[in-house]
Amino acid sequence: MTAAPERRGELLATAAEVFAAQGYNATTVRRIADEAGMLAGSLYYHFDSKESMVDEILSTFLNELWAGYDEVLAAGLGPRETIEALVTQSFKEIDRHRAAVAIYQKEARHLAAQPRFGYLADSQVKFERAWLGTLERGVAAGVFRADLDVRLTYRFVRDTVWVAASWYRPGGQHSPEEIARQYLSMVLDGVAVRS
Amino acid sequence: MTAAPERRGELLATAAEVFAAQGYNATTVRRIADEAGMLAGSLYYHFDSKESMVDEILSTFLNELWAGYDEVLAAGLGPRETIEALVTQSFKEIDRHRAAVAIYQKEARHLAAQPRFGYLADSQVKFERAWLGTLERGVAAGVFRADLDVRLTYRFVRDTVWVAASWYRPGGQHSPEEIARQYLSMVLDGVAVRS
Amino acid sequence: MTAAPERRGELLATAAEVFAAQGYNATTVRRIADEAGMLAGSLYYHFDSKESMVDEILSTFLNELWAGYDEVLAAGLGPRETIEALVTQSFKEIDRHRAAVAIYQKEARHLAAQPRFGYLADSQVKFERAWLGTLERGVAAGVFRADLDVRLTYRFVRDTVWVAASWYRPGGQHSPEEIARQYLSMVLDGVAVRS
Amino acid sequence: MTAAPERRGELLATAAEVFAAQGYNATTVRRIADEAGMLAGSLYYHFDSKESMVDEILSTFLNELWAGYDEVLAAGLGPRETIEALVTQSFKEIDRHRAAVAIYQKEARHLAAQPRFGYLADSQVKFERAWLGTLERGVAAGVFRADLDVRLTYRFVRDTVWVAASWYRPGGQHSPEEIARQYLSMVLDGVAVRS
DNA sequence: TATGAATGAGCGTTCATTCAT
DNA sequence: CATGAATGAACGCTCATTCAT
Repeated sequence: MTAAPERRGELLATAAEVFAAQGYNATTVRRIADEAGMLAGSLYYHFDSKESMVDEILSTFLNELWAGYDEVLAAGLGPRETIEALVTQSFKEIDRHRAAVAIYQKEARHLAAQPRFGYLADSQVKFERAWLGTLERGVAAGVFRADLDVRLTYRFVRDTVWVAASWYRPGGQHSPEEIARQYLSMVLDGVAVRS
Repeated sequence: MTAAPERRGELLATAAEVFAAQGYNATTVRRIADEAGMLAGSLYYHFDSKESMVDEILSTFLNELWAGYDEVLAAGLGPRETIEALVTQSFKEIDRHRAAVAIYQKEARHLAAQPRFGYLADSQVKFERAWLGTLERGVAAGVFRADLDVRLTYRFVRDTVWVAASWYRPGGQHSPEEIARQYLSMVLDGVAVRS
Repeated sequence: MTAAPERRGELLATAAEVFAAQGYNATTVRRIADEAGMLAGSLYYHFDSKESMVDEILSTFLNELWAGYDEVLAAGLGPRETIEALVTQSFKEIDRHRAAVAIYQKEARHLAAQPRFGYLADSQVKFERAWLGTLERGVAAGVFRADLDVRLTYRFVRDTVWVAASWYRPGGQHSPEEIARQYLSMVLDGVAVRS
Repeated sequence: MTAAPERRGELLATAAEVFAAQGYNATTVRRIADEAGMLAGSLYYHFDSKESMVDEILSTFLNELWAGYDEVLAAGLGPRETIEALVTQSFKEIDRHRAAVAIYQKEARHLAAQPRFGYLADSQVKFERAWLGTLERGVAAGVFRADLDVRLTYRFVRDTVWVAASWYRPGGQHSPEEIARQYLSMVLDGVAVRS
């Protein structure tokens, strides 16, 4: 009875790896089945469709991401500390859901066009609100530079973090925390030596 | 009569827009033809295959990119000035070849696996050599921070610039030069106010 | 004014070579045009269609073949001499219309299904009448063996001669007359040494 | 369960009939599927490609053919008896693999150009060695005529037998053995009455 | 006469999906 | 739970043919 959910999870993990490696469109359901040691048709006992697989992969990831984010946002930290906590949290998510993050990066835009994936757009909005809001709070508080276009800054910080999923490999040289530390140092203080 | 090369160019521009918007695999040749006001089969009068279309789009872009980069690299500038010039040049390329850059970002990795696209991998190597080399030169010269993992810095700067292609729209609020200026300011000096 | 018919003939000769070498279906009109040093569309100034090209090739060949055959059949020869003359005449046609004969061998059966190529079936009937009739005349006259199924003999002689087109190359070791002589000797007297 | 191999065999038999009737190139995979009572795409559950269908048809036929031939050649018969046995064996193969033989006749030449069908050329070489060798042995032994070009004789005998596949219908008036007997009689002793 | 560009039908093939077993 | 066999829509591509220039 408890075997079923586990199997589901295994299959989704397998699917996520393949989607991340080859792209959603380029991944055939046969390939996923191969990787899982079954025939293509058999996957349909577990899932309604290929689409419902990505759906479950992405929504599971986003739920966990927001659980972490919401905790950070509710902690009542200052702007700089909030940004630091969000970035650190993000790298932890990349570490734990690398495949899902990679899929999200590559496919979110065109999946979001379908009603079923409306939550992707919702998430994007919440995301912007959280980050942009924090940055604006920081500018107002005088801890972030006021001479920069804040939307540009937002995109800069956002992209800077998430693209890392495209090259990050768990178990690599640096821990997620160490990567977060260095990224934050670069983003906040710059790579140039201060004169 | 120079009509033929022009038509080719128009068709490639059309194809590039669709590839960038939908992804290479998800783009049907019928869709490109629709957009160009012809039938799918007619495209094959101008091009050998769908693949040869991306090929021409990407190689044209890379040729122009490297023409600009090589000029910068040959100018004998200091490390910081070189980085500034490369970033500025990059945003100019994003402005002029937005679609090609977006395609490059999304598809390069898996296209590079085919021999025909070997130049993508070559370009990547040259790219790393130019940027990483400049950063290392800067660290040695004391103008870039020595306390950061230089490979991490390289990825940071590289991604930071090129992901911009995913949201950049020509004719938007900021000129490429202005975006480059602000990006450089963030990357070099950080977004935090100096204490 | 007299240039046109000549050009037509050249083009048909070219087409016949390609048809013979690659098969009618497998031959593209572009390939014929290439071989003729023009573009595919230009052929349609000279011919209505690809089909009309084979049509002209085959009907020209059959007209010439029957001119020769009719002469032989009208000469009032005995059955053995008639067979000898027909075989010799056939090898001369193979020599002069090798490509057309090869096309005829490979394509006649399925082309004959179309009304336009009705003459192929007609020719087949005439052909059978001439050869089978001569053989039967020979059996009755006691010059051909009576212990063989005459239809089998007919097919044997007919095929034996015409398949030669599949390997015959003009200008080879043996002249058509010499080949005819040896073939006749085999067909009439057998390859075994008489005990 | 041996259902799968059987289905494969049925489908190949169907495909062979259509290939033989219309030619390989002119046969559409949809037509084969129609004949088999399924949709075109369904064939690809059983076979990789249209090409792999002919491949399997031809190689199966050639394997069986050579099994029979090799047995004959290993029997240590005299030249005349060898020829008789080979011809008889050939007509049996035509009886059992009529479609495959017809396909072989029409398509072997141009298929052999592809590496995948290299075995066609190999078979041709073996074939020539077997037949030509036997004929030469017979000439040397004084049982076959020495006044004929032996390569011409080879082609004569070879074509004489195999073209029969183009008109032979299993279950017709004559059994394969009877046809073989009469063909041998003609080839060896000629159709003319001995003076 | 020939070209350049296009049409439109059809082809071999792929693939998500279904379903009886 | 999984398989084996099939469906059907769509895809990339080919090719005979047309036609304005």
